[in-house]
Amino acid sequence: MTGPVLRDWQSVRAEVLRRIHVRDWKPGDLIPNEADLASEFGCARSTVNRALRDIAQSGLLDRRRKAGTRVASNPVARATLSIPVMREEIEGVGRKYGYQLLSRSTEIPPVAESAAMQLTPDDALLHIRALHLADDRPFALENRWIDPGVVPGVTDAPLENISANEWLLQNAPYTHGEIAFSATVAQASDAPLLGCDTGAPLFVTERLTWDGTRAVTRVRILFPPGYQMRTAL
Amino acid sequence: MTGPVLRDWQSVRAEVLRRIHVRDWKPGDLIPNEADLASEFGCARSTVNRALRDIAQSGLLDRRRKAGTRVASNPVARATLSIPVMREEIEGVGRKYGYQLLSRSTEIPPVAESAAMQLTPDDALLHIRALHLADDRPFALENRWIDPGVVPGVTDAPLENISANEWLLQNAPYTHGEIAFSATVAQASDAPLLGCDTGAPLFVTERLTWDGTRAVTRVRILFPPGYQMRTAL
DNA sequence: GAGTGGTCTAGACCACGGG
DNA sequence: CCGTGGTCTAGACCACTCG
Repeated sequence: MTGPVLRDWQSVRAEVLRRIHVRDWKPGDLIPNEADLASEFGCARSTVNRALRDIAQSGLLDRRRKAGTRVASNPVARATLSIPVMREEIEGVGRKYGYQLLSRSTEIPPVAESAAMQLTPDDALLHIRALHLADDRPFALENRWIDPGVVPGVTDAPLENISANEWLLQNAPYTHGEIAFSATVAQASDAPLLGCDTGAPLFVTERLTWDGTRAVTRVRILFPPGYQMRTAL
Repeated sequence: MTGPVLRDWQSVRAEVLRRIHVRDWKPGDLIPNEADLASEFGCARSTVNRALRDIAQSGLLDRRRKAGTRVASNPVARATLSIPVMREEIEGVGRKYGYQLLSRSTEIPPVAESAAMQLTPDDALLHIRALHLADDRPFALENRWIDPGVVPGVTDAPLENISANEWLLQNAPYTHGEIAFSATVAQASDAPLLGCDTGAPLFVTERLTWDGTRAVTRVRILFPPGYQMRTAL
């Protein structure tokens, strides 16, 4: 039962996914090796390799040298979140972006911040609070700490006009970071800015960005009730 | 100024990332084409291609035929979330997993559910409520609707012992899905189950899974205060 | 039209890790 | 040990799209 020749890696991927989907190959099953699939499909092994690597990256296949390729028994769902600059996120859905710098000062941060950024508790950081608006309504409240020792020009940056995120992206290199999502309640100090009641549930993102071993910036962003972060699965 | 020969695609990727990082190539800049980089690095073009494709996938490069490869000016951060089965998420951090089926019945769902799943409002669905425990303490409260027409055997599934998620993964094929994250407050009916106060902020995930054009299941999971979903950036 | 990335191929060597 | 996936190579053709 030789099927049609599959010439490109996306066709191979589709066929493999189809076989998994119709349970030709069930969760936990060992599937044929690359060489066998290549000869069955009538293509080069590297084409099969590309297809299987792609599927494995999505979590549906487990691949190990010598052990072969298996259909994942408990496929770990992987969702890729795109986290654009706030301005693009808002303009991308056809709304008008607004930005408002609330405060900007150099302060000793709370210990929670300096600890997370692995700084000594008496290091002063640039502290920025800003509000992002969509169609003139509050969209997100940003609370950011920046290490001016890591980002030299930041004390002179025109943060009244451009959001710190955008300025940093174009002026401060970084190597990696962490992001966390959670829920909290609106404090009395934040609720009016977000246009909600004290105690309302807020979606929170917290980001910590590093340049090598040095923390660049830590930011906590609050979103008003009703905000959803969505993605395909 | 010929550097050392770079033999594998990961070295090439590292070198390209380094040049971007030190601003040899700045945001918006056009970088040399694959053939030139290949000869500079002393490797095959396909090796350079692999490296640049990988970087582009992370959002740091924009590639277009004929236009060439540019350093992204506003790199969209991409975070890949791994969403394992609840049991593995809990056991993965060394805690004891517990599962408790709260209720299971066939009902007409609220219109919000049937609409999201694109069903007629009078279709009956299997409704499941369950509690996931970590070290005997509430970890997540699951509220799920399943279309038994799409998942035939589900009415007889042993959902007292195995979570619906795990059973579905191994028995119900799906092609794609959507996931959303948000925040809400604990209702009086849910708070005791989650071990928190009414009105406490809860992290929420909502998933909708499809098999082709038919909705398989829709699930809403509430996490108690303090829960964070984390990932590398 | 022509330059650039996207991909395929056939063959080769190698690293890992199961048995 | 030795089978399997991981990768590299040189060459080729093609698709897209900018100018």
